[in-house]
Amino acid sequence: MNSDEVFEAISHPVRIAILKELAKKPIRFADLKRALKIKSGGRLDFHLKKMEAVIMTDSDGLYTLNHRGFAALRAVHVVSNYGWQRRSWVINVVMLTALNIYLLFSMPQYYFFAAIPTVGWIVFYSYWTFVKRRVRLRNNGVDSEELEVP
Amino acid sequence: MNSDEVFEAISHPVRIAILKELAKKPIRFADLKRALKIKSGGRLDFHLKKMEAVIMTDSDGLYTLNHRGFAALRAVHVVSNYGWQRRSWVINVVMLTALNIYLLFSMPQYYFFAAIPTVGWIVFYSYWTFVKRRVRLRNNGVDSEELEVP
DNA sequence: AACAGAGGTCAACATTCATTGACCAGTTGG
DNA sequence: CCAACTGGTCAATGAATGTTGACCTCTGTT
Repeated sequence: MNSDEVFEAISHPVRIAILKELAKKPIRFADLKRALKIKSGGRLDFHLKKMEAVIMTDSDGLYTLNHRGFAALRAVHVVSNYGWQRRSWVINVVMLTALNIYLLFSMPQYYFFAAIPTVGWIVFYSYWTFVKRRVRLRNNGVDSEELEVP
Repeated sequence: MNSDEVFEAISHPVRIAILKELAKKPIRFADLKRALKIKSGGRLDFHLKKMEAVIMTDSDGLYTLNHRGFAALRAVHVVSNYGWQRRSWVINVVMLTALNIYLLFSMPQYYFFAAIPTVGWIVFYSYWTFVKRRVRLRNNGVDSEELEVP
């Protein structure tokens, strides 16, 4: 997919608002204008023209997103929910640890089955973090929250 | 996460290139300049300044991405691979159909186990497509490839 | 007929963006 | 010491972007 025209659609606050509005349901020009509290018709027209690559008009003449529009929306979503991806990674680690401890103490003879994914995960993650991304452990105390998840 | 400053980082080809370069490894100003074949130092400076929210300098003074930077990179990735997400949806449908047919003919007594996820999936998808997104089946012949996947 | 929307278009202008090229302090090698 | 390089900063300029407000046609209502 040609990315430039998709990013065009998400590189202005008004256009992101339009994207979110169109994602709810197909909508008319004047209703969109009201929903976004835009006074000038020309202004809405300007932004809709910039978004030509990501919107279309349906059989009733209503504005709606095309597949590039949904890609753009997904990109917005990915960015604004990035914090949750980090949290889910933490949950992953906690669950894996819990599984290890539980198996180790309740049925050590089957611990084997937990060890394989655990070791694999640690090896993969270490590779990703320290080799591929070259994250350093000492970080001068600055930006210590930046140690990041794949 | 405040999305505006992240989208700022992906709304220009040079900045996307910088993002991809920094994702490989931390890098110095002059090396980045060479890697992107940028002649003017001022030009690189301008774009790096625009990306202040998504980059940081590590303990060796090298430029590297912070967590917003990785979110931005993920957004780029999501957009350029959106076509594959659609394809994987098609693969999903094909596999589900194959599973249904296989179970129905080889061991009909267990078909039950395939029917539950299949029906659930169809109901959910229909709801998503026709109710939430209000996709119309007849589409005036225009944009017929736009019938889209969640 | 007159008015109120809907659904825009367009010119003009202010602001921001992108690029160039000059400049400069600090470091390294010969 | 001189040259070349690193790692930038800054002013000037032209191109692109964003906004306003006037204007237009068409449809429905009173």
